[in-house]
Amino acid sequence: MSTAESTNGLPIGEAAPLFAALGDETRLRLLARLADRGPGSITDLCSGARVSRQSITKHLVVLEHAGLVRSRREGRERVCELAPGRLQEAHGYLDVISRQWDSALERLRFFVE
Amino acid sequence: MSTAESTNGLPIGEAAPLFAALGDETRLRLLARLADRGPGSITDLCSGARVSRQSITKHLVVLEHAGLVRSRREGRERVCELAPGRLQEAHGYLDVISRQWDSALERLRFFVE
DNA sequence: GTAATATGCACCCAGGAGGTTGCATATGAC
DNA sequence: GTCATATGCAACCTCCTGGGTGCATATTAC
Repeated sequence: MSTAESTNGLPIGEAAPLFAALGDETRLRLLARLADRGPGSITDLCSGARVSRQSITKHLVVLEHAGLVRSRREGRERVCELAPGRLQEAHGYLDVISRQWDSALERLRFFVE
Repeated sequence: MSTAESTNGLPIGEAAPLFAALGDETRLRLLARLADRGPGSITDLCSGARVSRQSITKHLVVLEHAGLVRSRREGRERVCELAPGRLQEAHGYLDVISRQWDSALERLRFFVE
């Protein structure tokens, strides 16, 4: 009953860019920092980073575009925070694949017996 | 007690390439197919794909290098199958970040009160 | 032995990603 | 008003990635 094309509300064409956004060390660091210490301005997020502020800004844009982060302007600074809903979707996507794999194994076992 | 640097056994420098491997539509299709219909040869996996066999081969190499797929030679063909352990690790990684986010929210709420 | 099948290998190409720098602009501090 | 701070924008560079082609090689089928 499961096609390889769509999985619980998260089409393959949408899941790929989501994982791609997670597939960069600098961005994972940003997410970990946001998750660990809560919201912060761009300058906050730059402290300790090995790359320039512009680079961080671009990564934040990628994360925001992927729905993993949202930001708002506060005075002269932009405050970013984690948007965990999208993480749950990625989470669920991996679940579906694992489950398909399990049932495929089961079918295989059935054939063998 | 959680640093932003490492999360339960999956260092950030290892998680990034793992997600990067998941961040491509063609590769997600391959994984979905392997999960859904079980192991298959490269030619099997090429049927229905929009890209050349060489392209599929390269994607399989990426997946195998990321630990998501393993393959063995069988006669003149190479049979690939899903290696679900790695999926679980990615799964767990997202879990950790979500959990950190939750506790960060809780700390924040504590400060406000 | 010969032909067909299934891969592997080596290049080539275009486009996008990640980084940097320099300069413009908006806001808060004094 | 003036200055320092926090970003936004744009141009540029380099490298990696995804895709393609042509040809060599190994196996199985006849």
